[in-house]
Amino acid sequence: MIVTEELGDTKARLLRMAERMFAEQGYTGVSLRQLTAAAGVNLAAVNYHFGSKEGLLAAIFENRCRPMNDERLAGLEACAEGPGKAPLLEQIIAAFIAPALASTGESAGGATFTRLRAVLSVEHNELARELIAKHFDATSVRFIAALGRALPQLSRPEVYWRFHFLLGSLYYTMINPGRIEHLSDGLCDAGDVEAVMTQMVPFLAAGFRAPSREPKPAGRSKAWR
Amino acid sequence: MIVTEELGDTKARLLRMAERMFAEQGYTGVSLRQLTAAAGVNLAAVNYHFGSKEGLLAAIFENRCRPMNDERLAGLEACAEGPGKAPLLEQIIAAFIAPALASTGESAGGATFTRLRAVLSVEHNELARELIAKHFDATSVRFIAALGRALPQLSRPEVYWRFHFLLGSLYYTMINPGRIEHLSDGLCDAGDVEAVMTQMVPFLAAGFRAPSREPKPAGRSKAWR
DNA sequence: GTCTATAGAGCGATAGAC
DNA sequence: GTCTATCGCTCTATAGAC
Repeated sequence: MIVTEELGDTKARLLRMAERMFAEQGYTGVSLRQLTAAAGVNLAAVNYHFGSKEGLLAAIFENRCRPMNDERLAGLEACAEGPGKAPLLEQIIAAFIAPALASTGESAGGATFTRLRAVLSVEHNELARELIAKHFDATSVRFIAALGRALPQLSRPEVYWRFHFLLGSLYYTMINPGRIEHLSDGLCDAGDVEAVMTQMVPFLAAGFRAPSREPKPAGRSKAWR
Repeated sequence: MIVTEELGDTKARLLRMAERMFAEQGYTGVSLRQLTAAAGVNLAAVNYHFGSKEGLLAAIFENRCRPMNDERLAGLEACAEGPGKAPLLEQIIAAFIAPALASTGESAGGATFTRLRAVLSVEHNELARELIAKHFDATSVRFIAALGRALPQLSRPEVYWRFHFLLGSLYYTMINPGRIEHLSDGLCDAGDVEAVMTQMVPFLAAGFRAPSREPKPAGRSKAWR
């Protein structure tokens, strides 16, 4: 068997290890010395292959974003009402969060990459902010539009706010899985993807369906793109 | 007028400026050189007054936690059903998040301190994890118990999970107020405390009221403490 | 491509003058 | 209590041997 893309070479080892360590300890929290030691490569390899520490971060995004966006959008396309299917809103929410939680299957490593984005969203890092806007704005806009069409009684700000709360629930689960385990005395495990989906989708769907406090005047609302 | 507690002395200036800068840029993201320069005090003052950078962080928690916990628990005590009042669940949620969002009034600075805790929950920082557990476990347990009593149809894990999603929505709003402003093209402002409360409380209350997927067998559930 | 060695800067902490 | 000066350490990035 011929391995066309060697997984064990220096560049791939650095990408994999950097994603994992940055996700767990933050971008500034991991030094190139720690990273290269853990990956078993020389300290100078990062600068040789990626130009700089920031170049390494950008390369992680270049590799990860397209698969995750493709899977999310494919899931969105597949949403349809039908007998025996979950309600449309639940399908849209699941299409957005399932690839972000995946640890096995087609988008394995989605959970690690989501944790990385969550951690970066906290760090005062201009590059990270730019990378997230560049790679995720378009997909988020499409999901927000789909949510707005599924819930036509909501005003625009209400749809944005509820999507924002969805992001918060998702990101906090990835960032701080230890807190719920500690508070629940081990009863809840944020690392259990199936449990997270089972708990999160109905909660968020019910939140999205909360009555609008700001009913839109009939015929005056613009259509969602 | 006699000012009994001088607000402009070195120690108070450091506490105030450190809380603000740590909340915005993280604990590891702010050096003592940046901090002391911004506060207009000498570099050696942190070690003189607080022993170390970690001592400064602990002092911030010692000052802030009691007022915030007191206000949250007072709000919880005041929760009661009655004509013309919001439903009990909405009151409990509001009692928990209002002090955490406050920027004026009795618990002014609550928003900054909440952002600090949110940022610390991301950083790989053992001291921060200990401080949060030490100062917040008891209050969180009491709110979780109140939520469990208000929603007796939910299983224990469901209550923990929904409280966890509440924390996520709250923390993400404090950590990344820029993302919703960017996505909504300025329509939503996460710095507007009243708007955040108006949007967050009904969303979370509806989420908490989502049907249980795991109905508790009658007579077998233990009472919430 | 991979290595060693190091430059150049910033870090927390502290000794010691005043 | 406040200051300057500095120690010992770690960081990213790079020059140059192999």
